[in-house]
Amino acid sequence: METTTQAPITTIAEVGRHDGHAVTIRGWLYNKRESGKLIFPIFRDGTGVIQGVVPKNQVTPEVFESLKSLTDESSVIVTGKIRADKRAPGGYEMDVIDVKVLQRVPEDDPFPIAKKEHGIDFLMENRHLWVRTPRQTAILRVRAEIIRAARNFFDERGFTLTDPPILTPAACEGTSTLFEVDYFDEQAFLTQSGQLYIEAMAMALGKVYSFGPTFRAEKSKTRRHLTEFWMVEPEVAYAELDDIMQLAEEFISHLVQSAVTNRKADLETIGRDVTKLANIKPPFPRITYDEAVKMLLEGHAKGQVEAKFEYGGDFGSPDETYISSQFDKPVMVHRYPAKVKAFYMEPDPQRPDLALCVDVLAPEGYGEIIGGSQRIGDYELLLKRIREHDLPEAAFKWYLDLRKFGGVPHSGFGMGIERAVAWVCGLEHVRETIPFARTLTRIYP
RNA sequence: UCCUCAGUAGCUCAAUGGCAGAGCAUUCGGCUGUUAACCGAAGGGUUGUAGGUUCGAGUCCUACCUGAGGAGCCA
Repeated sequence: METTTQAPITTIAEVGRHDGHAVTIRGWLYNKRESGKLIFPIFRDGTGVIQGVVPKNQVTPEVFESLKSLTDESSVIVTGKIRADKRAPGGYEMDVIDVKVLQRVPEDDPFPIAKKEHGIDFLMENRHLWVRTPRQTAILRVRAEIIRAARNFFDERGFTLTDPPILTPAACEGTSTLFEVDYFDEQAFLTQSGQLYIEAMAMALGKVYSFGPTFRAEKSKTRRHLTEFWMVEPEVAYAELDDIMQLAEEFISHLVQSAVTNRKADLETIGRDVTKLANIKPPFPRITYDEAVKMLLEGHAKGQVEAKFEYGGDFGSPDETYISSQFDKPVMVHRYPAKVKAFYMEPDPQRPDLALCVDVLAPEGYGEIIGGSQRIGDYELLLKRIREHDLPEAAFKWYLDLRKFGGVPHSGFGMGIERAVAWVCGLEHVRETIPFARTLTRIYP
């Protein structure tokens, strides 16, 4: 037992530094295989998994018996000698010396997540336990890496992080459905975008970005929608459309390459074809709305697009999938008809019926991951648009002020973290990219 | 809101209108290199709910509930 107290505490990710020496790992029993007088317990600790080796004639009877009857996901503090072994998945095994069981999962109420397949409803109902599995922890580490890379990207380029409010008095865009909350007997809403507020911040600090949760009470039931999701939104004073298009392609490339470089093992655990991601570098293809419509009509003629696209409308989900399938990088579609886009977008001086906006469509059918635009700089035009859209003028007084006190051209975009992570990981659904997904039919656990 | 599909053991799924089953998980037994281990055995069921058709319904019909996928809308 003296070796137990002397062995240094480490993590499974770092056992390679202790090859040939005893260490202590604090974690859980992931799985176990028995072969008579030989037990192979597999431990996990959040940094990885390691297989233990427990021959009956090389440990005390107490250690052998406690591991022989141990149930999955029981918490354990285990001490053993680390040994490189080609037969082990992580390259190392642990010859177990001692084990202390902190809490033993009872047999009559075993850990519900089995090693075999489950239906999605069962998994979501048990999301608090599902997150312990190797694939889910890998996805959550990729999410963390993408968030880290996003913040680094802007921090290193002189952007200031500014946090817009989550409780807002009115709709930012007026279109989507908002979650309403009672605010001391006044009506308030959960924000659907921090954009209008960070425009004010850009006028104060020049280059800013926000990163935070946003909420949409849309009745969307698709693989791309959550009611609560996280957005990164940069906003740049004096930037025009071309400037933020360049920013967007550099930004996305940075996120993807950071994930490929720093979370390669996790992407392999998830089963992602990393070679498709290695190619994601600037420049991205850029096409106008008009060119995209032409592609859709040609696709329809070839029988590859079901519905014939009517010029002037916004793209539907199948349309976006078809357009993006024509490229192996994200494609930037710019200059949509102004009438299908938000009220605050600057008209194209060459063709005022078009908005100076851009949607970035991810490859492989992941849809729009970025939406951005140049914002209207002129007070009178913005006021006209607010009236055309029947928006409450009083609620936008502060927003109009930004054009009254030193208005400048400025641009920005928003990127949904979950869609970006789903694309980078190659997932079927965004619900796996966030610890506890909020969807139309689920707010538990 | 609309369209399509599904609901049977803790989980994943079978079952021609005719005795409700298998694999995994759990328990017991066996096995000194297992890789979602394997071999043998046991326990485990108000077939989503309510009606209806029928000699007989998990199966057919109606309504409802729950979930999934999609549309619209969006990131």
